[in-house]
Amino acid sequence: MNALVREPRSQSIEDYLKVTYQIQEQSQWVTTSALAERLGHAPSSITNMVQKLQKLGYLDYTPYYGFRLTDKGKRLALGMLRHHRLLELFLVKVLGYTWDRVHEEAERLEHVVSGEFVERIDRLLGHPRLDPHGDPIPTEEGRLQETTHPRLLECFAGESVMVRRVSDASGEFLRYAAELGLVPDARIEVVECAPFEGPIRIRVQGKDHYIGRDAARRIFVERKNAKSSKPKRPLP
Amino acid sequence: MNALVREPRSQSIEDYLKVTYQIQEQSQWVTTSALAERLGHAPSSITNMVQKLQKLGYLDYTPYYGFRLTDKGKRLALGMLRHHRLLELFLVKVLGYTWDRVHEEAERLEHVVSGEFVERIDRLLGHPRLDPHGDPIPTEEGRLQETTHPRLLECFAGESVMVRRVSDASGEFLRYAAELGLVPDARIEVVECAPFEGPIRIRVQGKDHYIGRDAARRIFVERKNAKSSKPKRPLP
DNA sequence: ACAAAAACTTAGTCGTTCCTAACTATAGGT
DNA sequence: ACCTATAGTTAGGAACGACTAAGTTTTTGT
Ligand SMILES: [Mn+2]
Ligand SMILES: [Mn+2]
Ligand SMILES: [Mn+2]
Ligand SMILES: [Mn+2]
Repeated sequence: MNALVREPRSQSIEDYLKVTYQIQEQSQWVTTSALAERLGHAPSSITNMVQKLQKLGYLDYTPYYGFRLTDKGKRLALGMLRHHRLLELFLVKVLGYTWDRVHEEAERLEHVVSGEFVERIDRLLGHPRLDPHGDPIPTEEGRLQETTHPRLLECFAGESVMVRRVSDASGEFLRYAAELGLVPDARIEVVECAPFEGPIRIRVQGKDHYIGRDAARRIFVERKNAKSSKPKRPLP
Repeated sequence: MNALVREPRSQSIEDYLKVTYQIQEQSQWVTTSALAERLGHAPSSITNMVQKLQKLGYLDYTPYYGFRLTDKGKRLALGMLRHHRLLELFLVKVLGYTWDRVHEEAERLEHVVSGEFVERIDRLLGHPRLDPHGDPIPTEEGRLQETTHPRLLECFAGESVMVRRVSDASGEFLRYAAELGLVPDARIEVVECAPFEGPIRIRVQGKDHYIGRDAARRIFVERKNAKSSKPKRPLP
């Protein structure tokens, strides 16, 4: 009996598991269409691959319902996130990339760099905890510092907050955010929030900007010691 | 008529063209079996792919005879060599790899790094001309400084030579060579050559070693008539 | 010169990963 | 409750790049 069946681990499999992990961080069950959307594939392709990944023990799958990673699947997904985020930081800090250009490069590199490569850039970077967008980097053992910062959208007028994370889903948005100085560790004052789903007025480095709600949804912040204790209009 | 047919350029295609280039540097016509040997594939796989590459205009092929790269094929092959060799040097100089471990990593990375990545490491490394094994790095425009150094095997007793290039085909050999100090820019005195295909006695950094003919075939040297000043190279 | 060996090509197949089209199950609205 | 819109699955197929087995061409040895 040959128990040593070769375990395939293609680039496709790695991306499926990585993105599944990212989706299930928010919604308990991952759906076919959610993964199809994020990977840019037809839903039927997802069904096929998910069935294969279940056979390989990477996830638990209930037809017509959804799926979730097993521990084995999570371990692999966290490995990919570690590769991806360390690579992004490496590209910024060592090669001088801007933070809006690193995602595509890391998306390809993450699948081919060896463990040795990753550990070497980890050491070179001084064992960093966050990537250029403020996303936490899993440890080599697969531990991830969970972050649950509120969105800038959820803040009240008068609050003084600090940028902790910026969604890296769109390079265009990252360029816009950088222009406004909305980068991790930047201090923001929420000056006012227009009613009726209106824009938000913020002050960054002494300059005022009006940003839309979509933008404010992509910025995650940490509340500082509030200097105004009078919450005004909450933003739902 | 849509003349803008997408030009496929898979990892496989890139490796076929790169290795074809390396083979045709020495033998005018590249044969199916030579490429099969180097790529570790069955000969029939080579025939298939070569026919495809001819249709794509990357090489000229005469059945049962052999093939050669077209200018288009050469351009692509030189690009891959540039990627590969710059990556190898980068791994040694920036990430601290030893010169016997870089080939496998570069073999995978060469296909996924962007042009921007390559130009950034090129700048970081100061536009180097040689990789860690002494192989020349093609320029961005695809120009390659041809090197035709004689092999150590071809030297006579009494000659004083300088190592210029060490075959990177085997990691094991590279470890052995480094142990003996046989790295680019090392000075060697050929003390004696045993007759009847015997070993060669060399002196490196004051120490004598007997090396076999297979080893001496893998070392390329420059004959030193006088003291010439060449750019220095770091030890891997 | 000719038969055997070696080199090469052709034919047919397989695994991987994607697709479209057709089918099926679940969820909402009335 | 039922009927339909939506989400999900199955079926069938294409492109790619490898393989083995079988056939063809070229080279080699006597
Ligand atoms: Mn990826
Ligand atoms: Mn990121
Ligand atoms: Mn390669
Ligand atoms: Mn090399």
